[in-house]
Amino acid sequence: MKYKIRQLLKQSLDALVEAGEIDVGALSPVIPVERPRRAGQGDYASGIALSMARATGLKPRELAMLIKANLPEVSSVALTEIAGPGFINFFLSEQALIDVILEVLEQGDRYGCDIVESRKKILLEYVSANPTGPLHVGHGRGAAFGDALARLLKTAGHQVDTEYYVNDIGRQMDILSLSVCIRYLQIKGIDACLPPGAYQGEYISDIAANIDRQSDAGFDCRDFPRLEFKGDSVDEILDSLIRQVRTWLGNDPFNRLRKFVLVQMVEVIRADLEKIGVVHDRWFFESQVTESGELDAAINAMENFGSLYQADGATWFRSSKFGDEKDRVLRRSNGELTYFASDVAYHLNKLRRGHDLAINIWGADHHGYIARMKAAVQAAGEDPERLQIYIVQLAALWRGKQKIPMSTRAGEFVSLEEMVDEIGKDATRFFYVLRKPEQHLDFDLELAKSQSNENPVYYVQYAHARICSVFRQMDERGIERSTDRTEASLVEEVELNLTRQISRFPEVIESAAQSFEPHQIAYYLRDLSTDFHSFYNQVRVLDCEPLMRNARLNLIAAVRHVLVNGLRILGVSAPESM
RNA sequence: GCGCCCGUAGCUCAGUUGGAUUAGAGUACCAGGCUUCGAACCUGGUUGUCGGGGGUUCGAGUCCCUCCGGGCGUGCCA
Repeated sequence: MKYKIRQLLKQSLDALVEAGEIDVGALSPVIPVERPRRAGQGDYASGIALSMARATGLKPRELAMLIKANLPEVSSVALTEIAGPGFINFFLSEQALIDVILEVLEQGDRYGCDIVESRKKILLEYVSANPTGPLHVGHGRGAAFGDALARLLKTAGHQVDTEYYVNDIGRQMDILSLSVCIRYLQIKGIDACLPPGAYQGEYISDIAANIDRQSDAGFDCRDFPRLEFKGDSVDEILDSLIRQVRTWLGNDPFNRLRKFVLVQMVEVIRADLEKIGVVHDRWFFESQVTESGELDAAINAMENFGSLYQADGATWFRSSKFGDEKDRVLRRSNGELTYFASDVAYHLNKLRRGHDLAINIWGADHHGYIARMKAAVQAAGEDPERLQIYIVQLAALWRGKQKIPMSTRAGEFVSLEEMVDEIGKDATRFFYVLRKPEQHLDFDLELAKSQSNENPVYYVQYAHARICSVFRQMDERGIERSTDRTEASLVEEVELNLTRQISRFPEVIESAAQSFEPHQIAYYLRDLSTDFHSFYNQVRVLDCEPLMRNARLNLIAAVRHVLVNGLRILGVSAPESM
């Protein structure tokens, strides 16, 4: 409908150009059409006359009158008017509103879907937390946002593949394995203790306990030597301990242990995500790019483009040439590659899989990486515009007035699993997605728990359950609903408001998908529910004369479709009763 | 110090990409509404120097500058 209004305006403008009333050069490239904020200002409004007034040399209201006079007449528009400084307001006819309901009923689950003009192939990477512990509530935000965005973009008509990138090699994995190893020794009755800086969470012991039962990673530790804490710093002690364990076990057994720990950890994370309904299409491991030679190839590519240089025994990437604030190390002076190096290879891999766009959702603690990553893909010969990186702000955790530190190593975090168990999947997801991603989130656990009953999600779900209940009553009373009778029976203001709200849905999806803002859907669903509850309290659906009853049944059937379609985008269920 | 994000009602947050003499929701508080389709709901009422100050123009919560306050980042860490 919005598109249709725009067409009408375009036709009018073309006619004016034809008649020599306005100059071609004065035409605005886009014709603004929006939903007015206030009632009484029509269903749609355009400020085109205001934005073109200067270029035409006419006063806004005069231009608006010219445009209005040249608008083609169509049955769906009952009235146009000029208001305020020069807005052109459009009032839809009642029949046009009734048609919206029939359109929703006809399209059902597809209403609001496939509305983009150009369909894109998108690769969306999100969460990608290091596999060193269960997900905490901070990760949950990225998960809920990323998943909702994926569903939103798919709904809008894009093709979306989702991916989780796992850093499965490197020092953190060694420290993790060491931690598990020490817990394993303790289980076996060997005297050993965790050094500072090791992972201390309970899940470490759980994994250690699984070693004998589920793997070939176990080992005979009767003669295991006493581990010595050698070194002056936390890091030196850790490195020394890792060497001791690796030496005593041998390389292969140590790698088996590491592999086992990784698999277990990934499984923990996968289960955490599944608990809130998040399932990635693909898990991509860092080791894939190192083993396939892509890492070397990526470095060679950057070398060939002349973007690398040697200094202080290390290999540097001249990222400052590409807009980064300083150069970055790819290979350290001790010969080891940095994580950044394999990240580059991974992103090149993504960009070469045939997607139009690769989107990353990163936590705010990574925002300093954006410039260097885009610089790197450019230095390797790819278009940096095809890599879009979005930042989701971190969640700060509070318990009442007290801030909770979130450290994975210390094991003090509040796990995502714990929260979902406490307040449920639907409330968790709605809570997260009710905030725009760049907004800081102060997450009060006490409040979240107490809110589980006043969370806005129940307001929306309740609307759905109520509608389902009416249809159950309808069946019990043996009433039939027909979509054939299209007589205009909806005259009450609450009915028309509700219908207008339904008609907005495709526009909301378009807008939300265009700006990557799933929260728009959440707010829309709340508004729709408000209009529904208001309607429901004011008129009777079943207890009224048959023609009107049928029209109202069709109306709420349409509302139900929209609620289901919208909640589906957010990954929230639409219960028939609650 | 520098870079990015944020500052809107007591609290938690929207604000249609610069629009409509009156800036909106929820929550909290007050007063009402179920013998009838689900009261997890509805109907009223109260709440603001949009952090402060300047600027841009027909028009600013929205854009620019500056200051104040909060968060994050700023490693040959991951």
